[in-house]
Amino acid sequence: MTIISNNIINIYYILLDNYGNQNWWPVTGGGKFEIIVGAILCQNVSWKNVQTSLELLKINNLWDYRAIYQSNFEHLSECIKSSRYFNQKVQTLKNFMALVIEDFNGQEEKLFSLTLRDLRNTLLSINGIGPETADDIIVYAALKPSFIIDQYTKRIASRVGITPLNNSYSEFQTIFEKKLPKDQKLYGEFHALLDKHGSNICTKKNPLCEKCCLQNICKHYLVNK
DNA sequence: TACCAGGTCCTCG
DNA sequence: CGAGGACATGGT
Repeated sequence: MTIISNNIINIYYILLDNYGNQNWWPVTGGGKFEIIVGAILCQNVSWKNVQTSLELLKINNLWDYRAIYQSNFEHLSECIKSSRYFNQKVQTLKNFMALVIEDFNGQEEKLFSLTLRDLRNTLLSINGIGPETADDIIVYAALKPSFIIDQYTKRIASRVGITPLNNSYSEFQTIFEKKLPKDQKLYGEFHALLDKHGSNICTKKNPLCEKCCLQNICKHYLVNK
């Protein structure tokens, strides 16, 4: 029986070696505002659908906190329709903008200057923002380290043999954070790499194990070989 | 046709 | 708490 390496940092280096830097966010120079809107809209939908929405928001002058805060519900939902669950997401966007405008005087930097724990709790108190969206915003907009767990991360980590798939978000997050230096750039890049690998190679059905760069440390591969 | 893509909330036991 | 349903577009 081969000894399985659960060294999480090794996975990071292998993926980085294989795919190079992903440079996820910011994407089109829309700054932190764009990252926040993108993080909310891309909940359980492909990034392509989100891009359509972002373009429509720009064209319709709904491209800053106050504009969305004051926008008409129907108008806003027409713009973001391609991002699925648009009724819920309109409300989530408005909830977020209301927090920035009403509680932080419209200044995002005031929100982002909270301590990591206070920021995370504040974000989680917004209806429509769960742990993953909160951590997306914390890492890519607030530039603080809070490891992001998504379906790809769970799938890859469980197949490699780190921890069972049905563990909770916080259990996965604790394991990753314990094994990694608290480095925002590392967290952001690692998450993007896991996403790349999860969507291209370590797919839900019929993963392309023959082409996988994690073969040597993956329990799923070694056991089925 | 069916399934999936960078989740979250609500309800119920 | 943890499981299960609702939400409800666009691409293959």
